[in-house]
Amino acid sequence: MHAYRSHTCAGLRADNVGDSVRLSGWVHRVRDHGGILFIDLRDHYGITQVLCDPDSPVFAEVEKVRSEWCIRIDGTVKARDPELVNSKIPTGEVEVFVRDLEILGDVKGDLPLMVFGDQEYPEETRLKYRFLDLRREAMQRNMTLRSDVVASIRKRMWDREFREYQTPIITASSPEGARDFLVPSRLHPGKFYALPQAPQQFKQLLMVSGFDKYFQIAPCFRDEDPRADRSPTDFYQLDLEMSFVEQQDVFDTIEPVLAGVFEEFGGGKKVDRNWEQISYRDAALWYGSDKPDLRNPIKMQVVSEHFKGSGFAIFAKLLEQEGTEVRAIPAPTGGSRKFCDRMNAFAQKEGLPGMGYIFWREKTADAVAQELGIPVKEAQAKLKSGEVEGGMEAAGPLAKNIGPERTEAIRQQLGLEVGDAAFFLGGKPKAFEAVAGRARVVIGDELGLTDQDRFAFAWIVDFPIYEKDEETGKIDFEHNPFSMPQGGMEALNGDPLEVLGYQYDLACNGYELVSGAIRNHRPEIMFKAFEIAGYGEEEVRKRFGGMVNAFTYGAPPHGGCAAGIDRIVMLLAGQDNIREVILFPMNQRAEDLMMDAPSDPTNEQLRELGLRVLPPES
RNA sequence: GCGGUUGUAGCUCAGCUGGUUAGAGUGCCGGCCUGUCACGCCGGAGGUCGCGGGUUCGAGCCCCGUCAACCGCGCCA
Repeated sequence: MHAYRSHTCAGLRADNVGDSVRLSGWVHRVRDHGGILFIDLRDHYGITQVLCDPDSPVFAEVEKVRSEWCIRIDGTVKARDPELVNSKIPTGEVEVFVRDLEILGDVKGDLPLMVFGDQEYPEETRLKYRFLDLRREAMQRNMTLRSDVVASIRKRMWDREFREYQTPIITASSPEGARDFLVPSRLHPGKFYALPQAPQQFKQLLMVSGFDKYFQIAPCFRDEDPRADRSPTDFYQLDLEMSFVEQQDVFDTIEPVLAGVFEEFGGGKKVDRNWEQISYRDAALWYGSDKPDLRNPIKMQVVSEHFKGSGFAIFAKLLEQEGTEVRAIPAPTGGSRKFCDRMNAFAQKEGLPGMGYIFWREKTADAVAQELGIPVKEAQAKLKSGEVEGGMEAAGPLAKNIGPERTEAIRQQLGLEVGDAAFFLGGKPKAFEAVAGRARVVIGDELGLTDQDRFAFAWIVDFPIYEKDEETGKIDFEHNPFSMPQGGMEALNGDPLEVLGYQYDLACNGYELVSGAIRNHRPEIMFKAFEIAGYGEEEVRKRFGGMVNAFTYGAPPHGGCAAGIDRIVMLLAGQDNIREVILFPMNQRAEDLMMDAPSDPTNEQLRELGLRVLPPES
């Protein structure tokens, strides 16, 4: 017999009854009844109930085992009486009577977290004892899902005639993007390698080398502060690049891959097909975000006209300034003062002075009384008898200030009815767009407008190549300096802020899942593009020398994109924190609490590398 | 770097308006229990209330500072 097991803990069924079997696994749960004791034995595959009583030669030893000990047992498979079958587990028709026990690994001291049950634990504990946390069912599920997703992606890419090529992990610093992780060179004291933020330049070089269709499940390293949906230090992308393609070709390639994966692993949730293309400008206006959640049907609109010269002085005055707008967030079914006040408080919490609102309701007796100059009681009677028509009434301080005509015009523009509301934000769009976007999300969630049962995709296209720093007035790349400007060299001779790029993101349920571009493969256009951002030819050659040089030797037009593997799995696993789908993630301060990284180097290591550590600045 | 939330037993949490010896569940240890599957019952151990200072007759609770975790902002070609 095998040293550790004849079956897994999910392997036994009724037709094994009478077999002598050997199982290995972890003690999930012990139920000790004195004269008889039960152990749920768990491995990666499942759980089997094993039992022991004084007839067993090892009863005394079995009584000593505790949760999470790793044990091996030998025993006989017994059928359970019909009323004792546990229908919750696939092995529930049988149990194993223990005749021999071997302790493979016991537990010293107290368990910092329990594998059994669904108790939540602080992340600090979970990360420090990740090996225990990973034993838990939800984590086992997340990680195997991740593995399955990656396998499926690979197969789908191969089926589309892409091949996977490995690119270097130790490479040169590429200073234009996020902060690099630097790696000191021993052979070249004082010089540094860097970990790649993405295989960007390598994959473009592969296109110059004629490989035509490249992909890689590639680790990417960026020294940036983390977020719930952003892993610090390292993360994985499905990186792909293809030659002789236009933007639409890239879309047509990746869409079936991702849609297929979401259909395969999305647990039956609806998956959008024929993904909409929304310009960056429209996305900002409609959704206040370049990664909109389209499960939420709310679309914002410009309503400046209705406030120009109106009785609402704050907006009327504001609109006299250059570059200002008033935008409305329609909130169907949000028509109650309670809800509107709550959203106003939300805006204040987000740092705005507040968020004006109007909501529409059935006309009240109070309003009728005031309108006709009659007592409220009389108005109630007239409403009840139908002598006065009830109809709709606009409520909220804003409505009073701008008057009934303007209020009605707004209602019609937004297509709202009784029971609905609208919120208003004014100023320079850049200043309030992001908050408006977050308010849109909260409104959609609170009013139950956001369809939770769907993966909603859209391409965000036509990103501007440049942006102007509001304070310094300096023009810099807004997105990706390797992108081809729409209109080529000609476009770069005009107003840089008007130049759009062939660059695109894919948004899904409010996350940026993919980012990519048709690349700028023409050195002369590249130099011009960098010149506008203030980088001379020499500097570009210095920073991207390998790639620029390659582009002077017959570079093909090419483009591609990269999809965030961690985020894809996070969405498929129904998680909202990326660390739930990463085996050994760093914490919020980029520390590995389990491995104790980062750590102090030894003096010898520093000497070899020619480095000296400075005391921290105080 | 900034803002918010949190910090009480191994773990998850409660702790009122500042007032006696800081509690519960779970885990752990001991005892009882032959059909449980969140087994049950009895008993026990386990606490620098994150840390430091202050106010007060009296601080887990109020004030100041500080540390840590998470969420967000900045940042993220």
